[in-house]
Amino acid sequence: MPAQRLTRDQALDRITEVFRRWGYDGATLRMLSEATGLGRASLYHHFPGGKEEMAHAVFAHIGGRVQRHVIDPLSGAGTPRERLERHARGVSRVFDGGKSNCLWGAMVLGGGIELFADEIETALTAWIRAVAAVLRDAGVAPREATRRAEAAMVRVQGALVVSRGLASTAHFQRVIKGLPSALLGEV
Amino acid sequence: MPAQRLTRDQALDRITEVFRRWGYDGATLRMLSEATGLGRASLYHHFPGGKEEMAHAVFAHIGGRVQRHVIDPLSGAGTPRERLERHARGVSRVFDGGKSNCLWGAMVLGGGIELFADEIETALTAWIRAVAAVLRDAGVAPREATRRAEAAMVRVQGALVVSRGLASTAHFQRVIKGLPSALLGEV
DNA sequence: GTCTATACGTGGATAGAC
DNA sequence: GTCTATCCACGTATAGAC
Repeated sequence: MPAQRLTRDQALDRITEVFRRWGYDGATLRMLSEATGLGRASLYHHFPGGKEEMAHAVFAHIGGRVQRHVIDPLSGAGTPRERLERHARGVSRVFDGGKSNCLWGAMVLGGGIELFADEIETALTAWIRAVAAVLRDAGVAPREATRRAEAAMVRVQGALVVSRGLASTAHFQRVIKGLPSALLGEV
Repeated sequence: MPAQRLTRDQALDRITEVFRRWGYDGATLRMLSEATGLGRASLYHHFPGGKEEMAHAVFAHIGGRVQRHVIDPLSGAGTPRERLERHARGVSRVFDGGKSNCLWGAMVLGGGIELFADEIETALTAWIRAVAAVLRDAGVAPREATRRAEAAMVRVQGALVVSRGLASTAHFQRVIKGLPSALLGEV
């Protein structure tokens, strides 16, 4: 939609990056304008609700990516372990090997938790549920499956924060590597 | 220093809460003024460098609290397990049972990572080192001790993000409860 | 569908009276 | 040491030409 240069999806990619990097409060229309190559006024043409609408659109946009790379791999063919390994690779990819923040985390701690609490909660819950389902397939009791899936989410989110705080993606990489085993209770 | 009403330490307590809750970008002088009961101009009397200087002061302020509640308990008397349990209680206290954000996390994801990268890295590292030292006392090999201490930090940070995102402190509580055992490798 | 121009509030910051 | 008044840049948002 934005110019001939960028499709709406491409523009949302750029917008997403800005929100991920700067959080809701930190992101400005200037940044969003530069990132997309659209004037500020043009942004309002595509997103009449302004910054808030852009953020909502970004949640939907991200939702698709997460579905493809994180959730779908869990329900394909293969043993639970194989599916979890595909999943782990997808998680790594979604966060660019630990170089990119989590949009949800950025929103949680970077303003916008009030505006987007529902979207964040829904997204986190869907992810956790999908992981727990695979663990049940692997014979893990339901409560324990949910508990482990939540623990995995905790570790992924924490790894992203610590990787940023210590300026090294090593912590993220380590968590990703151990994800399938940890979920399967092999530690 | 601020009025007869608040000591400097009390004022910094309030200022700290604002930065923890809103991050650096999200915190405004208005909020800081209301939180302390000082006019905006008065804030500049105490912190001539403005918002940035306040944030630096908050790092120092928090450093003291962390030392008292998180680090010191690690080096007191008792078995490693007892010390880690005191430590875990201190961690819980510092984050108000999971109700309060981590200042460092808020800065990492809420703007200010550029301005305060060094302070954040130093603080995280000191915490990790102190925990690793106790594990070495418990007979854990140095590398493994550091690895576990880092993993614990990852879990604490992640638990705070997830607790906020899912609007429940349960995840934080669970991590705190399992902290000593996880560090001692009993899982 | 994009632009320039602009409005208006807020954010950070300062001057100077008290 | 605190206040009122004020400054200026930037933030979000809109009007209207092209």
